[in-house]
Amino acid sequence: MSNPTIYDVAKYAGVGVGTVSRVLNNSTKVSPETQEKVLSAIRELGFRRSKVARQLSTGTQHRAIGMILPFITHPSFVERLRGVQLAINDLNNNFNLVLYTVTEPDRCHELLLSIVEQATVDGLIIATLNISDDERNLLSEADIPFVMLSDACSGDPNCISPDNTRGGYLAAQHLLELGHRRIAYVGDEFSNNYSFPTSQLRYNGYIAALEEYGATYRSDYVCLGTHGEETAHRLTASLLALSEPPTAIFAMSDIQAVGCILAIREAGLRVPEDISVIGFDDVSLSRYISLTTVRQHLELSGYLGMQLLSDVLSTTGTVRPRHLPPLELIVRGTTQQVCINV
Amino acid sequence: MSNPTIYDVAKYAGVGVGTVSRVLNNSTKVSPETQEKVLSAIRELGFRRSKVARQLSTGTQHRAIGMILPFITHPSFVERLRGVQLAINDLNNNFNLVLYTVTEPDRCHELLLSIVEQATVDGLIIATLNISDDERNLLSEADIPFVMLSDACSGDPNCISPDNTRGGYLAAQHLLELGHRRIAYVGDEFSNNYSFPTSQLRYNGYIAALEEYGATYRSDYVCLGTHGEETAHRLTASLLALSEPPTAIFAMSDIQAVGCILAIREAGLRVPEDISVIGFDDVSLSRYISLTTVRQHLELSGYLGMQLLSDVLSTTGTVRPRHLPPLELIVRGTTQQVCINV
DNA sequence: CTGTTAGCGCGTTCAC
DNA sequence: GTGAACGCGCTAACAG
Repeated sequence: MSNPTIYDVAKYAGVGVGTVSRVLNNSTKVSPETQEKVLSAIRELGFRRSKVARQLSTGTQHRAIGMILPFITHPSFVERLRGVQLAINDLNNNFNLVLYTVTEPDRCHELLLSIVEQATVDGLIIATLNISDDERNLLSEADIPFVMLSDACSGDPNCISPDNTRGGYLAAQHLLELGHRRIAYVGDEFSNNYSFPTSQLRYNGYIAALEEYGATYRSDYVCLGTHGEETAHRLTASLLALSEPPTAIFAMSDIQAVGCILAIREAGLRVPEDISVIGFDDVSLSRYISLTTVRQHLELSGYLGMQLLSDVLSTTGTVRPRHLPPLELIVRGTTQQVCINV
Repeated sequence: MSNPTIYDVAKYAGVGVGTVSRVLNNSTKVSPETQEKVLSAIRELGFRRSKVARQLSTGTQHRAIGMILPFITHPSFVERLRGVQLAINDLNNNFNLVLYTVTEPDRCHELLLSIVEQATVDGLIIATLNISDDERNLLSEADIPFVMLSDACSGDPNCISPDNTRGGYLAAQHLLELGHRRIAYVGDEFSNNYSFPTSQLRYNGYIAALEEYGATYRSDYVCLGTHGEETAHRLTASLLALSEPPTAIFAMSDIQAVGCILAIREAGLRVPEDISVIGFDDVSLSRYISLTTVRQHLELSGYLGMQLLSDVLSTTGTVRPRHLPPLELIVRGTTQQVCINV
């Protein structure tokens, strides 16, 4: 048999269910002999208490909130997660955080299906992944509120999102103000399987700044690839091989900026003396390597998202919207004035 | 009233519970009028379905495994977490990962209490935190199996642990082989509130290596403080201020090594030309900054721990023990032969 | 000390 | 279409 219940145990041990329950709960009022009988029955049947039945019976209520994030090895997800966890601790409302990672984009759909089907969580925080209208309906029909920590939903009240376009603008503007005109962009492919348009948006800001400052756009300065330090490393190498290489690089994430910097150093050039590099995100790593970047308050976005979800779950009316503070340019050591004789 | 049930809704709407359940599950066989009645009743009462009751009724089974980790901003925890998550995905046995972070050491105890009380998980992975014998008993009486990802439990079959002493030895040995004799140790206080002896163990290995190579031990070369980059930064500054500063530093973690390096650079010295630095852990950051370190397979330890727990939860007999591969010295760019004229 | 029974809240047959 | 009754597995209160 698959899952023995206390009834099975009771029958097997020749006692009542009450007695089984008592030994399970370490009630002292059980004679040693019967205790042993029950215990051995439990052992032989491989009995294990049902969590849900117990919770229902005791009236235990703990709200579970699920957080879905892509299984990309990237510090930004960690920071958001930390923010969520922090909010949960502060809320002190015994929420349980259930973590789901989606290894492949396709699996997100089946995950949502199983979450709805199995009624595993009371609310959902979806980080970075975009979900279709069908999936939104699925969740709302199942009465599972959700907030998104994403980029593609400015204006959506249950989405915490930075202004990526503005961020891209800020980054490029910083380089332009330093006198750079040959500015490259290293980022993710615009259309990826996870379908988040982060790279596209930051690129848009970059383009807008170039135009505004009268810097000419060059398609060979735009390098896109899969996310990660390695790809950025490779792309940067190709940039340096150009007959007229850029004097500055805007990497769409700090991790990619690291790849750029490593490639530049390997080519025997210095940062920022020969080439300036600016990243995006301001993950904790960036402070250690003194990277100039654009801070997007990742941890805070997780915090606010969780707060928002908590409100949705506990209040019946409309909830107070949350807004991220504006993006900040963090100038550290990897950018400097363009060297005129380059 | 606190939590309305379908009975309340049914009464309020003037229908039977079956009908309420039907509209909840989008059954088509409900007349539009009654559907609307029920829906408005739900709205007005602020009704929300009970997760547990639903799960019990539908027979949904998903095992939940909890992971407890200290809320220290440290990449090593993230890597272990990733390993656990990876194992869960591979196991494909619909485990749910519930994340608990303990902000203060004292809160670990109450967390365990509440986990046992509320029957929230089927098993537990406890990272880095040590638990008392009382707490062990608590868990075993509650029939909650657990594995530890820790340092203080070599020999314990349900604990995945690297050989920290050996790691400390390897790190110091590497520096000694490079000719260094003035080797400092920067690490955590030996007795901290979380009571994990990592620092002590790595220090022991360091001492053993010093002795073996005939390097004299100097108490002013041993700098202990709270964990983190900032503290290591400060401690290193004091090391450099010594009349006879060390030629090499062994930092007990990569993050602390980063602090050392920053302090050294700020003092106008170079790494590794003037001072060598070796870390410990080999978190992903270390590759980016080309840090020499000791790899301790953090992600794998999470992976193995989860596998172990899964075995305990599914098999009745004894489970196959898991072992971490031996620690590896990863030589990168922050250590080199001692400069004789220093 | 121990067996019996009534809920816990919801899904799901059944008859109506 | 709809309401009533039963069962999910367990705890707790009640008799004995």
